[in-house]
Amino acid sequence: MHEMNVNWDDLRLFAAVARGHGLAKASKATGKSAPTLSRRMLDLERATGRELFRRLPKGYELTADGEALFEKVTTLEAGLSTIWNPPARGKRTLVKISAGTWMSKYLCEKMDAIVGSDDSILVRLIAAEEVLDISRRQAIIGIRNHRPHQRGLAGRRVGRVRFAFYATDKDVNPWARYTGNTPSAEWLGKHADEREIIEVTHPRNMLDLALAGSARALLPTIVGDRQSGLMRVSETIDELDSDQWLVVHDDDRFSPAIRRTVDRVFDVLRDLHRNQS
Amino acid sequence: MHEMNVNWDDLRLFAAVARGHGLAKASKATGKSAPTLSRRMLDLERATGRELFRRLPKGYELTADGEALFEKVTTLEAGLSTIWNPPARGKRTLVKISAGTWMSKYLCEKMDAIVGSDDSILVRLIAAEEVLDISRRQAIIGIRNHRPHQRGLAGRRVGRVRFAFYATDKDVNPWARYTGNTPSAEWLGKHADEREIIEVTHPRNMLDLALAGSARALLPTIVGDRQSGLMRVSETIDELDSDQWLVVHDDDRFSPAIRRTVDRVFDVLRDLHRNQS
DNA sequence: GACGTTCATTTCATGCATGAAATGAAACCT
DNA sequence: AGGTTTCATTTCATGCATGAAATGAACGTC
Repeated sequence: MHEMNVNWDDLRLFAAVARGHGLAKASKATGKSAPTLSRRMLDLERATGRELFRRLPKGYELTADGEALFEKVTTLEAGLSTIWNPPARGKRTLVKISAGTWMSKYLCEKMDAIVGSDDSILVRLIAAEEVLDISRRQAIIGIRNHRPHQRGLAGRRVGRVRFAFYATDKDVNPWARYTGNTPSAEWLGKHADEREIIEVTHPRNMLDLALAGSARALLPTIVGDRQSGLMRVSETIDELDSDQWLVVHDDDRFSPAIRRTVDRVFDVLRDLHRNQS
Repeated sequence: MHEMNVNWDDLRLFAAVARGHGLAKASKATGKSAPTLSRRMLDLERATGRELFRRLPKGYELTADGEALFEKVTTLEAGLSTIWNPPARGKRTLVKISAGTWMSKYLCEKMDAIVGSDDSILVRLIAAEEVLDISRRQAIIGIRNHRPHQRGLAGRRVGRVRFAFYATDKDVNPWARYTGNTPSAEWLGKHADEREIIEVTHPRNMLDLALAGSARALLPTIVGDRQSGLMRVSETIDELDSDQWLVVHDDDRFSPAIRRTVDRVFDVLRDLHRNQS
């Protein structure tokens, strides 16, 4: 798919057509005429190179490709509906910390050490696999897997992150497969072959499956080695090795509250790596 | 925000303008002329009723509203990039199970009872707070908080879900606040007042904070009462009471593999409610 | 201060996307 | 079989969105 060529508004109309099982209902819902919708759906199919609908006498029926797209688009719609719900702010300095699933979990465990009795900050922990843009202030503090290159950003290297499989026992064979966009998820997709797998859409559910003894989970060693109940059941996977960096915006280093928080976050992350050779 | 009036393609262009800090770079990136982008951004501001940019001599700078929108749009972008990565399917019947965070966690714990030695199915566990559309095949099996009304769907009531606060101790006072769209998240937003809070963008991180003794978490009682290390520290909140239903599409009941899986999922959910009065 | 560069906004000509109207297909009813 | 209804697609006229060109503003250099 060539994302640059896709008119996103065609996606909005696509959802309406899919939902209405044809052009007639979608025309009412969107205020666009049936001919326009017909053409826009053809445009979208052309741009994506996929057949999204079967045209039937009584209306439109989604193809498998169409269904896959519909799933994503409705997720996008749901995301859009939360745009204008900014949480209450109060007088504290909002410190947005962005980290992936595993670091978010760890930071929650150490939140007392980060916040403690500091009532000048309000922590918002943004757990996401996608990298948030610190220069655009999506996050104040970011935990990244590589050195920051962007001007205006400052980084402190925390340590190295390795991945291995973990399970309750060596004999557990199914793989818990996270179907996201991370390097480890892609590695899983490439190496799963005909292996028995259970798919999950959130990384945490891999750990849930591993702890339940149902599957092996591919985890960072700094996570898996600390998890009681699990053992390493593979060598580390070299191609997944990466660094861990704490990244902040240069401008934010002048705020005492943020500087304090950065130092505390760095300390708790260093502790995590200290117990790894 | 009037979602029906917003041209989604303006959102795509908005992200390019924000990323390029102005029209010039965005023009190169999108292939649209600077005048067009200028007008489209004005259109978007009109449609949303928000000022998204400050126009400066050297370019565009995001306002706070603009930043909030940018955060969401880049998330949408990331979601779009995964559209055409369908996971490998093999020969098994793909059984997509959709559940919220807490039920997903529980289902992972009981995955052996659901999958067992059944090698005719491939389970994909879709953990999402948004309700997926079974009639459009986003999910095969859904766990919902109300009876299904849509034609073609069949529901089995599992039990009742109540919410209460949980913590390691009665004296833990900060609230872990999930900033999503669920009824319980909205309740938290309405009642937080000037209370000390730590914000998280994923429900699981509320539990992480509670277990770490850093905050109180608002959890379903079927989750909190089973969690070692936590105790109830409030009465149940009546306005958050809801039902739990297992929902499937009528057509899918003819598939033996799916029927088996439905029965197993129902059984493990019943077990969960059996230990609640 | 004059000039050049880079940016955004406005004006103007025109191609393109749109909807009204016409057409075609399928299903249903009598 | 003929007529009606409901759907999608095609044709045609035209309004609107677009980009080229012009204009304005700010900044930097000499």
